[in-house]
Amino acid sequence: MAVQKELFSSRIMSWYTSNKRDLPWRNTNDPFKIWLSEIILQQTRVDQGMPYYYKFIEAFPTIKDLASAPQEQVLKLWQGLGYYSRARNLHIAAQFIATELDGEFPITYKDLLALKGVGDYTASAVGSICYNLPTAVVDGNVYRVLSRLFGIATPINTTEGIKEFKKLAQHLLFKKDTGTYNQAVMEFGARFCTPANPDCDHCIFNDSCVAYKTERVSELPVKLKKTKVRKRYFNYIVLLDSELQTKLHQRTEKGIWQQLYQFPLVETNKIVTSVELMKDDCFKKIESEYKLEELILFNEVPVIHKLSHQHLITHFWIVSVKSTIENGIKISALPDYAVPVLIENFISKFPPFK
DNA sequence: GACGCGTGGCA
DNA sequence: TTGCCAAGCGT
Repeated sequence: MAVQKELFSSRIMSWYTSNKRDLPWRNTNDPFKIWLSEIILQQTRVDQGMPYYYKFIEAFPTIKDLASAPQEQVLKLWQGLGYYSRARNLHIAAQFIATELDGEFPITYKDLLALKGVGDYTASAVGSICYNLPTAVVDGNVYRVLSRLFGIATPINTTEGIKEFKKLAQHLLFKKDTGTYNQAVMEFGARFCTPANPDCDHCIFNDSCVAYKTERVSELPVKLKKTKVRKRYFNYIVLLDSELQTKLHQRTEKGIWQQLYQFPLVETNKIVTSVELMKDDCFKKIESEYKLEELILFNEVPVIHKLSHQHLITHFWIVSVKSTIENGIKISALPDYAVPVLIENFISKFPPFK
């Protein structure tokens, strides 16, 4: 092995002591807050998640507060952060803890893992940070640090890779203080052993890093590429009546933005003209519910909203409604609804909604 | 085991 | 402009 276990842990712990950021969830022992921070930080940068952490602990100082909140409020607070299943599962888990566990936060790896939205990484992180459980974390940072230090080219997104890196991480774990150690490795990966242009010449491991010595730093870790992007064509029908009401629908189907709100949607298989749009069955269904005036295309140039796996080529169509919209919502109430960024951006640009 | 799930920053 | 990446998880 390139680096002795004790050498690795002592150097990484020392580096962390001098270089760790002062983050709010590092100044608490409250398992609820540690857990919350870990959920927020899944696939999310610290800078992006920080304001959400503050919003949540202010709105929900305790698990009980979160558990008793309506889902709508939780999703509204989560709006803009993405991966909304995290918010739904966080809420479900809080309710589970409050009711089934009598408010007692789980203290074993197995019980942590049983919470919705908590997988191997999060159970290991919370368990180590809160209870010094002997569970090593393996996140994107750990993959990068270990693959480079030990020159491991096994693809990290394969069953074999996951198993191999978990085993190595578990072997290296510094048992005296697993929480600090886990955070140290992640912090080192996030702040020093970066994906691009790491400062290897000044690295504490440049005497022993296999990737550095063999000039393979930029090639590691290895990740198999996958998933092509699907194109979809969205036509949002923005209704507006004389009483300053509009209409929102909640997305209840599987897929993106579950439980979030949007304007009535007509999805097509290509960019359509107003004539083509009016021929669409889905549009006709909306049309039959209201007395519509003419369709006005808000954006000639489509908004291309890019998600990880989809490009949403989007047009917004403005329609005045002669009658009063049934179960419509006041424009002034729009801010109460959790909406995707795509919708929020439109609302902020459409004069009557600003 | 592969795939779907958001948003934003960076080279 | 494009692709990759970010403290992953559920199905």
